[in-house]
Amino acid sequence: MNIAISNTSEKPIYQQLFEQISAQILKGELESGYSLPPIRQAATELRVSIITVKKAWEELERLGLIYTVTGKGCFVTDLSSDEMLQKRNEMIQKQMIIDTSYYKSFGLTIEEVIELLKDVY
Amino acid sequence: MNIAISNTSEKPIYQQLFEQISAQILKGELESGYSLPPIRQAATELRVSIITVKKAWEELERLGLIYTVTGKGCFVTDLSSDEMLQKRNEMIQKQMIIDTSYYKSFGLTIEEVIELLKDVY
Amino acid sequence: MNIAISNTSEKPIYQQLFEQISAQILKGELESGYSLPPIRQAATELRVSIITVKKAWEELERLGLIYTVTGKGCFVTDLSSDEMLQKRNEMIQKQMIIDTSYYKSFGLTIEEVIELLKDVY
Amino acid sequence: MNIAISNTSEKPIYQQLFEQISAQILKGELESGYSLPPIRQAATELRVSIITVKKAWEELERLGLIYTVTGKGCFVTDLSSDEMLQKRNEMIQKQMIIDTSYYKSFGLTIEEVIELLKDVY
DNA sequence: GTGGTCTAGACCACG
DNA sequence: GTGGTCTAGACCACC
Repeated sequence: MNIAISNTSEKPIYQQLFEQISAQILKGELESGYSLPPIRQAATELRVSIITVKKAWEELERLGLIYTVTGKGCFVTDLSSDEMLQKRNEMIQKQMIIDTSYYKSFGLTIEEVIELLKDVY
Repeated sequence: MNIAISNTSEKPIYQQLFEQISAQILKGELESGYSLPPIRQAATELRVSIITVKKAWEELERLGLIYTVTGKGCFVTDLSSDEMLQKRNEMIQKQMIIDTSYYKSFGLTIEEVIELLKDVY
Repeated sequence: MNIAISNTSEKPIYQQLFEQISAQILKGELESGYSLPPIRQAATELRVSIITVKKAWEELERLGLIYTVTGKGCFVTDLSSDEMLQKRNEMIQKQMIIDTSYYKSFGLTIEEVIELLKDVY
Repeated sequence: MNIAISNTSEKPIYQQLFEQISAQILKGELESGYSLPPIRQAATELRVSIITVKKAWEELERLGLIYTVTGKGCFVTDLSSDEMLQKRNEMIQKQMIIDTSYYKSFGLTIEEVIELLKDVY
């Protein structure tokens, strides 16, 4: 569990959890078949509510990144590199649609966006 | 008032208002000295509460984009093109810091981000 | 009429008027018997409402700084230097009671207040 | 909650709240990590509207004196004595600029102001 | 007429 | 239970 939780962030905790774990899976840091820690243990370690962890795990399962074996635990799905890359791009582009709509509302061209982005990155 | 409100959006209404009007000001669509509609009229037109409009206006004033004359109304601040450009970039880069932290968590390089961004834009 | 009006100030315009004129009288800038400009003329010059000027004049009269001669105009009251000094101190100390209650609420001693005041003055 | 609200004061209630709590924090009366009462409870105790309390809390957060954990409550920020002293002086000097402009308009020197201030304090 | 403030209630997401 | 948001109405000072 290499997770950083911010209680003061505007982002819900369950979403912080979801984003960081899905990122780790799609980066290949968590190999297929890897067993996620039990919900209760994760909740204790991260000092968050069990409900919060459960909500994040559910979201991961809904996207097919993990699967649950009742009574055994939750495991990382076996995905090919292509599938992982595709899922990663899907998730990012979905977010980018929201992000770019904001930039566009200010009348920025793609070139201007890239210029500003390089500064920030 | 060329504003589009989405009641289903996860974004608070007052923030939608704030973002759209600030974008219009910084794009130069609303000239300096331009009088914003009275908050009560705006509230009626947009079918939202007076307080919701007020909250958006307050945020605009806090950023120095408009100023209030009690008993008269709210007016667009007189800003030079340079000041407008700077304020615009500030607002966008502030948002970009959040956006890019998400991209980075997936291990993307700036080049990959730009590539995906061009597709989306 | 050597008056500076700020429309964006939080202070009501009539009070800005009142404060500046009473200050000028008590500083001796406006001599006794001096005729204040007619309300309509002052309103035009200062670009404020007649009602606003009237309200300020009324306040000045209430404090005995000016008196009205119906059909003739408003004139600065004849006060001795002692009376002027006393009225000035009254007005200022009345305001100081409010000001110092704020400083006191932060637990400042009179010495600390004086120290900070010297920086600001 | 050691707060005194005056409904007859010209000062808005939310500002009275803000000033008194910020003073208590910067005096060290409310220690870092201290949990402010829930806004609904505070509203009931102080016999004001929830929104009024919320407005005061928002201003406190904007100045970095408290931070909000959604679903948990609002807590006093951990500040060093230096930071507290600096913030205190900032707040007071900001007000002093307004106060002294009034004194100056009467032609008072800094020495005269200090003299009168000692009487009042 | 304008903005400034306030109320008393409501629904929601989060934990 | 907590804060986040929103509503529909009200009264006030100022101009």
